[in-house]
Amino acid sequence: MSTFRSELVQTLSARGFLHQCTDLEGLDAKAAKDVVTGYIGFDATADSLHVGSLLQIMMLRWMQKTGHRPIALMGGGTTKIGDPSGKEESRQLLTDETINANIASIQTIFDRFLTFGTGPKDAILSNNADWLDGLQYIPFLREVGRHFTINRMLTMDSVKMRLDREQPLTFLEFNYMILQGYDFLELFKRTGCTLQLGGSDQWGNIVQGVELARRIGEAQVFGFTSPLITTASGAKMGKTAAGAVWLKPERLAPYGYYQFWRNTEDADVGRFLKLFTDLSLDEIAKLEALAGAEINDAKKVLALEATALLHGRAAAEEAAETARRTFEQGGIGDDLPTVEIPAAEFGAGMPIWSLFHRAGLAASNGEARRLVRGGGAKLNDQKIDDENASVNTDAATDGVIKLSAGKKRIALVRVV
RNA sequence: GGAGGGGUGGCCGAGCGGUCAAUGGCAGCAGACUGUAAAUCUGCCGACUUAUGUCUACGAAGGUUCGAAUCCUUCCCCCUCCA
Repeated sequence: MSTFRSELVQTLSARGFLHQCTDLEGLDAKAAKDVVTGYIGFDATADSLHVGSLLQIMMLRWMQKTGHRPIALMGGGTTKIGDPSGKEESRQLLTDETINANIASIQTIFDRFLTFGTGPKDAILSNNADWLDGLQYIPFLREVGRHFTINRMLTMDSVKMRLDREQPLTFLEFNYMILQGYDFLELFKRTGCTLQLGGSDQWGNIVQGVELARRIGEAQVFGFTSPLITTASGAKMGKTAAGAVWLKPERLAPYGYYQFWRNTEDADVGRFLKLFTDLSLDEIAKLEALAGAEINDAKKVLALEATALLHGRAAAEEAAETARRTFEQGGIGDDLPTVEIPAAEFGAGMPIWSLFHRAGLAASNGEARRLVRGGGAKLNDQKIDDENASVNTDAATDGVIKLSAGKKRIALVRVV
């Protein structure tokens, strides 16, 4: 492994964040002597980010930890246009209020990973609506558009790929890279930002931004991308049984988040420890050396540390304790997902499938029935054989009924 | 504007008058084996208190027919070529 002079580049490289850089040596030299301001753009289409963005957040975190200044750029302006690369079905346009609410909500996630403020090394939350909203077409074209040649843009991978495959590429999408490039220029002017980071899929956009900032800003600026993270089996990261792995506790409780990491594939543990925890590389090396079933210990560390970063140490330990009691002792943890159902609703007996549906373990009554039929449903650790069975409040111990769908999805029903 | 091709379940993609809730693949869920892993094998995979039942669904609206995802008409959208 090559060594670098700056702690920033050394850290990012050693931990596996480096995929491509426009000028690695230049960046290394600069980071070794100056405080570098760098940014990453985030979408504001939802009120939470999910683990897909976590890698980017961690890069910002390491920037700050190595003495530099990170900027989280919210795409408040670009979100208004909507990413055109998806499917047709005219996506509903988000209102300003929604976008601003989303940004405010997402900010609480950044707060866990970054220290914001006004000091020279404090992180900054920025919003490209601040400059994109007021853009005027003609002046923009004259100032910025003249620096983009179609010839050059046509060579960008993202464009070329579409053209080669004879897939449509709208003018709107074509402009996206210009707007994104413009963000870099604005941030450079406003904050002296000289580095843009992002996922490898952003390479083309980042390069355009770098060139634009170099030309108009006449500055030495850098682009840096992280590899696309897939699991060892090749799947995109971030999906679980319950859907996307969100970073807001309202969307995914700490316990669920912990379980997501706990279930990491063997082959991914070391890589994920480096990318998603603060543990030193020495410690990680020790954990990585564990083989066979012992690697589960490494997974517990990964889950605990990753959860502690996002949800706090206390919540992480509670989640770990719940997992321990639930899986290692076959008991019940306090942190398991819980649904409250009034005793009156049980009456003479509530159908078992209805209970599974309401507990969130099945998306429909039919799915719950299938679950029972397939032998995956358990009531208080007893396998359910009859899909038409019904349950009354007698099933509760201390007012709690334990439901399991498969080995890993467990929920509690609290009779109130 | 002209000519041609197309819009099918989360995605890809068959079907082209009945046997179609719709082949197949991917993704997902469950079972077995295990270590809350992977790989493998097996089952499930529109909704409804499950029913040789009803409803919803093959871009939208009408129509033909005993019967339509499949045929006709109009409209919307996408692609290719020409202008």
